[in-house]
Amino acid sequence: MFLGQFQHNLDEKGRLMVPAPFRQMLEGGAYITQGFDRCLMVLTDAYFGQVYERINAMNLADPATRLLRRLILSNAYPVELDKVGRILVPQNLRQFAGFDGEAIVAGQGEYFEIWTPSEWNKQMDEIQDTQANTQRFSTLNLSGQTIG
Amino acid sequence: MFLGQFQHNLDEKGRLMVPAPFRQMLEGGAYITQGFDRCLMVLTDAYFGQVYERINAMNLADPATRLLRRLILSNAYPVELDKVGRILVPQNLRQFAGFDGEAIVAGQGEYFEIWTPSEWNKQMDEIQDTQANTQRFSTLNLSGQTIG
DNA sequence: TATAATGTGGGAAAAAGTGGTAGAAAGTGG
DNA sequence: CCACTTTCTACCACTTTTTCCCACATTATA
Repeated sequence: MFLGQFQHNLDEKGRLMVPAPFRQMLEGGAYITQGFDRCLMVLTDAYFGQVYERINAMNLADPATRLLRRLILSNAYPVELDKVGRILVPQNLRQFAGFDGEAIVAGQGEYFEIWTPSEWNKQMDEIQDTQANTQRFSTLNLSGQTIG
Repeated sequence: MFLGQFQHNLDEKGRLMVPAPFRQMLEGGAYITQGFDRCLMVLTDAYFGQVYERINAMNLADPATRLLRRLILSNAYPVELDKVGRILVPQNLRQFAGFDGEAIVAGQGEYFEIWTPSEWNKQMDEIQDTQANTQRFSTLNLSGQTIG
């Protein structure tokens, strides 16, 4: 499971350190693609396969389906870890997300995301609104009845 | 069950003593994450697993779902007890809660919380206001019917 | 007071992270 | 089609950080 957030440099060759706890999960192969919102998304081979199947099962006659296909599939690239645990982020995707040095790597369970610090901070600002969080958490319904 | 409150030091390496009575419950694995309000939260593996399943069942196409995922998953880290019963609190979370030495560990039943003394005292002050409590708790309905 | 359990700190070894260099591949022009 | 240039990729050596382990101090208990 990909959990936690990490700050790493994306060097001028486009190489990004994968956080040490994430590496083992990428050993069976992985894909990088454009995420929702202004970030990149790295998926394990297995999870990418599931996403792919699901996309393929959707109705091509629906314009939203075609958009989703273009978003995910035509921006996807296979990636591999080098000997010290880095992946090479295609130039394409670097430009899209606007990287210049620093990057935030954020675990999302079945996949992880890569953000520029400024975009990530925007997300965090929204997230740290404790008032709003009370509502957000209530949708999870973490009550004793249903969970404990 | 996690019960009671304890005061411990968070040393400069970010290590926190887990109160002796809590340790056995963490042996099957545990996760630390950002809590409600300005504190940290430590959950057993089993409890975290339930939260995780619930998050995964939600629709990723919904922007609110993605925010919630980022809030919970990218602030969660697996933790393990070292040989003398400490856990390592990630720097991230230390900063969020603003620790510098002292910390209050407070049992909350299925999980426990970690507070800075000043934030904890604020909570305690609110709680000691018996006048206000009369109103606050009146909506909670602690009757034999619903709980016992 | 003695003994066991708990709590604190520091040091050494291992792992993680960084940057640079050389070799290979791809691209370009003659 | 060949030679040259440029870009890309893999490898290697070094620095920094983290993790693990051990020894000592303190508190609680009998």
